[in-house]
Amino acid sequence: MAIELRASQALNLWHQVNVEMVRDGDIDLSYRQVSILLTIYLDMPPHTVRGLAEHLNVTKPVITRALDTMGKHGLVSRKRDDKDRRNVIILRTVEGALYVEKLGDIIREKARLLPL
Amino acid sequence: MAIELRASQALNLWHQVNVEMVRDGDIDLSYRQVSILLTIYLDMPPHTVRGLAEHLNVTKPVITRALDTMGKHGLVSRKRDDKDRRNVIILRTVEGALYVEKLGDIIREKARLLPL
DNA sequence: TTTACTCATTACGCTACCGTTTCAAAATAA
DNA sequence: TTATTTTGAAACGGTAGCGTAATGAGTAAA
Repeated sequence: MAIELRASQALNLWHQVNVEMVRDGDIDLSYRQVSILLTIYLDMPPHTVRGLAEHLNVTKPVITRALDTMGKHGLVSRKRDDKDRRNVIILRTVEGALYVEKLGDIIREKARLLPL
Repeated sequence: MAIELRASQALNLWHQVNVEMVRDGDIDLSYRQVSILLTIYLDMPPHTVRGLAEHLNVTKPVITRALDTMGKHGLVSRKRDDKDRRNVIILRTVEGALYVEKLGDIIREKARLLPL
């Protein structure tokens, strides 16, 4: 059976995860950056700048900048595509995987503690 | 019974709502701003700058700036406290309530469509 | 081989946010 | 009254994001 949330549950879940990320956030990512990060970690590779830009309906410089920032934090890395050296392949990292896993844990925990 | 999400469900939910907010987001709010907005709309009033700053573990100028930005978009408004005119009471608006309601709808919809 | 196209990135000017410090107004204490 | 505390906002310099436009490298087409 599908997961049915009441409006108050949905908003409380969103709220509490947001607050947790703000309160304890060592890294301060934006919605755009998190969207890009999760696309990289949840969707099938390979990922390119162009592909991510299209998927999120943003321009390519937005992707480049987000990859710069997240790369600085070790959450993703980049590598030229050897088949077509115009392309850049975005790669997952151990650190990024841990970050995503931790985010998942927070969401699950907050969902578990939601009032009925 | 509590709402139990698998890790993949939690992350997919978060991802899809994020992407939806990025793709169709007329207004581009940060995690901090959304946290503040939802605190205002979900927690019991009255809300003050000081109270919000403590709740989110940020400094007061962060709150002031976020209220400026969200106020410009009509999502919140401010009013001096007549009982203690040092305080500013943050007020909800119709537009803000609609925004929050729409966010709740997106979350519920994405949760409903989650694979089992 | 020259031309056109497609990548990602950089450059540019601008806006928004950051943390810290300073401030003015208001309330409270002495 | 005067001094102290508390409140929210403004000032400051710095960083990072934005959209648009240009750039350079690589590929494909003529």
